Amino acid sequence: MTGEASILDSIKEYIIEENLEVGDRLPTERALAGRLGKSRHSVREALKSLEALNVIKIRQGSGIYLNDPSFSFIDFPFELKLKQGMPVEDLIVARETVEVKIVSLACERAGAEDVNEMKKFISYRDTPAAKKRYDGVYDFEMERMVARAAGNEFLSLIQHMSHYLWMKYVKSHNMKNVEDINMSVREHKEILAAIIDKNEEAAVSAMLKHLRSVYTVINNEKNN
Amino acid sequence: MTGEASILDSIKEYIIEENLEVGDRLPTERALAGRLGKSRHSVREALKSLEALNVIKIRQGSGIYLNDPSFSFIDFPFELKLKQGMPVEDLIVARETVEVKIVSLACERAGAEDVNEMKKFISYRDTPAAKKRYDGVYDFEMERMVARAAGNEFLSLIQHMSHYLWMKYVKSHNMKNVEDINMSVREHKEILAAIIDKNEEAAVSAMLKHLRSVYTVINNEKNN
DNA sequence: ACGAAAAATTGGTTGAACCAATTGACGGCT
DNA sequence: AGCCGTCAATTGGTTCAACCAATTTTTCGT
Repeated sequence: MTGEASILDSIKEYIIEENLEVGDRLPTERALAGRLGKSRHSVREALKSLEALNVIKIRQGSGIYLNDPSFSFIDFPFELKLKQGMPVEDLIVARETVEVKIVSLACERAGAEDVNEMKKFISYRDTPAAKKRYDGVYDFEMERMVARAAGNEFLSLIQHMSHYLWMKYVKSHNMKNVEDINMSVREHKEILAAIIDKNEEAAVSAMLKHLRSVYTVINNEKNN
Repeated sequence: MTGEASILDSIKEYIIEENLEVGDRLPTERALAGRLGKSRHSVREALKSLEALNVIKIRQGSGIYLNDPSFSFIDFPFELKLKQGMPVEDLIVARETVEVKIVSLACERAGAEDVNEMKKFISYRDTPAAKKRYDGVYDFEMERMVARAAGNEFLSLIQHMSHYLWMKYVKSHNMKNVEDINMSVREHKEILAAIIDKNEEAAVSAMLKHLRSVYTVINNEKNN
């Protein structure tokens, strides 16, 4: 504004003004430094800030590129928030709310591709090989597929956040995943079947059942 | 792990391991540099990353302090995402989902204090003075109160995020808030009444009505 | 005991130099 | 002509030393 914008703001402005697309290259550090009349070092600090927000990807020897921003950077801030005393129950309730909405959108919108992808995935999960290394990751993958089928990026983002934090929580409390793998597969099949039938009610109830069976991890711990 | 953790990870680890509380001070840049065996400059880059995520606040002459993280940092990444074509509808749907759950929890849990606070707020809004400076901020304040009554911190955070992004969207499209102020007050009264009655169904429908009347901002734009 | 001045602390910025990964150009070989 | 390896140029990564600027702490005079 007054000609006194910070380096960070100037770079942000540059990205917007130049209408940079994902994958486009930004000027080099040295070029930016020259253009802004600041030292290379100060420019680097601003770039690091943007990198922390997944806005850019800095590649040694190559250059600085505009990212397709994912929102995984919220993980650490949320982790701290959780540590500051946010009750897990809050997280669980929120997660249920979001997953229910997602699965219900998936019933409306899931296309043939989405369904095939999930079918393939579940078949794979049913093999002995897949069952050997079960650790909750599969549940996440399935949830991601459902979210993709639902086609809402913002809900996907919230799903990502809440799942990530749930995993963090489980890990930080040294809980073991006591869930029965076969049950998990069965539940996934139920969910998929409901989506194929476009039966929203069944899908929601299958999803809730699944989530709650995952949460038995907590209950088992608390009763010990 | 292999003793090769990045500086950023080391600092994150430090924050977690030392159980730092909001407001606590981190070691100085020079101290961190010494401890990690890295240059001060490299440490600063990592610190700038954490500052970009609102995890810490760096104050010249004073030191580095742990923040109570707000999530305003998603502002810019989200702006880019919108620019890339993320549909606003996604945001609206997610927001509705969250607000509905919140208002329904509020019906279950709202205490006398919560109700009084909202009553007072709505009375104030009904005065000519308050009506003069209406710009959507009041809607946000009311939503925050409902969320507080609902008592779910995670949903509150998501609410905050989604509302913030909505405002961002409205602003970036130079939309004017065409909503009728008196209607907004009336709708708030409806929501509060339903909460007092612990009538979940009425509360949900009042909330949806309110949100949708806010969204007329978009529709008006689109029809022009 | 108070308050102003001085000193020490701590982040902010710069410049130069050199390292490391990547990319691109050149030239020889087939 | 086309392929491939080598070497040079480009570009980010890191360090050091020095100094500036804001804040905090100490000192000292009243």
